[in-house]
Amino acid sequence: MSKAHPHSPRTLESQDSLFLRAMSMLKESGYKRTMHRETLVRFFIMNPGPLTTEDIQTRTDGLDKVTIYRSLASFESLGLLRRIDFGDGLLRYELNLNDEEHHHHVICTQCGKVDVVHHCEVSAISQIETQTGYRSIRHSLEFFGLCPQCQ
Amino acid sequence: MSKAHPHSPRTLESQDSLFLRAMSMLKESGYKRTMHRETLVRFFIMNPGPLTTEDIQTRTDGLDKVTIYRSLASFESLGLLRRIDFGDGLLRYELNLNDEEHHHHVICTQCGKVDVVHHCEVSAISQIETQTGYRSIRHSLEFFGLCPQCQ
DNA sequence: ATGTGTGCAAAAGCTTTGCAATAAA
DNA sequence: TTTATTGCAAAGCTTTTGCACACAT
Repeated sequence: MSKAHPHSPRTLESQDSLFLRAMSMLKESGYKRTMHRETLVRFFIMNPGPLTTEDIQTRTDGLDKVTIYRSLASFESLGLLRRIDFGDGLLRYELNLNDEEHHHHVICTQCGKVDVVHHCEVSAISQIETQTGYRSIRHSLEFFGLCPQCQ
Repeated sequence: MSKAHPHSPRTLESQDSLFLRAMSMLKESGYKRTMHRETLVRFFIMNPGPLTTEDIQTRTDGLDKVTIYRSLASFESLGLLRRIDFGDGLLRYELNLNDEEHHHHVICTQCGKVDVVHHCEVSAISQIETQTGYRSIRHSLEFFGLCPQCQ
């Protein structure tokens, strides 16, 4: 159901520098460097695109789900990962290092394939259609912030 | 946690016509007209904005949750309601009759207040800030459609 | 009468929490 | 040695399913 789609390949060089950057983020924030965390970071670097805990568990050597959940939550609070919601009740995470530009996704409602959308404009749906080949596109757009009373 | 915010009041006249429209949608699709369904439709008409099953159950006379889930699913498939996802793992529904214009929401990350956003452009965030008073706005934008292979 | 709708109980997911054992600094 | 991390089991939540009974047409 949840198929990770390699958006764009990374060079070995960029893989290394991303990994080093992630490790120093962990260190700076007082997190310990463990084998599992290294595995997870490497996995996200090798697999661009939003990943579920299921994706991760089956495609790494059987890391415990609880460890995955807890690590991803930590990574998210560090800004190393960002959480992505497809509205299907599954948590998904994607690498969020500085050079990963802001983007969104098109999700196939039938096969679950995921592609990247670089536009941040809903009005560009026809462009998305020509560029990605997806059809019958609908979108979900919600904003989150602090209301006047909570500021 | 989930506070329904009356977006804009409805006139009694529009309430009636919405109700009649909803009833005929049910009839045309072969659904039976039951007391519970009337209650639910009325509730959505009286309470604009995305509602959770919890909202509905506590604020109607103790309708069974299962009945609510099943009715809302039917209503959604009819196009009478649309499903809205705030990414918190709760189902939310909102009236989706023709005269309800396309819109999105700003959700307060602290108190859960919900307001309407009429812009469909992410670039208009500064406008949203001035018009709604919300600050530190982030957004979630995902597209759904059929990929080339699934068409 | 016929088939849909409803409620209760139970099951099914996914995610979180508790706690003792383990590993990093 | 001191504190964070991990794994197992169990709990928590929301949503879905099964089934007998009730209701609409």
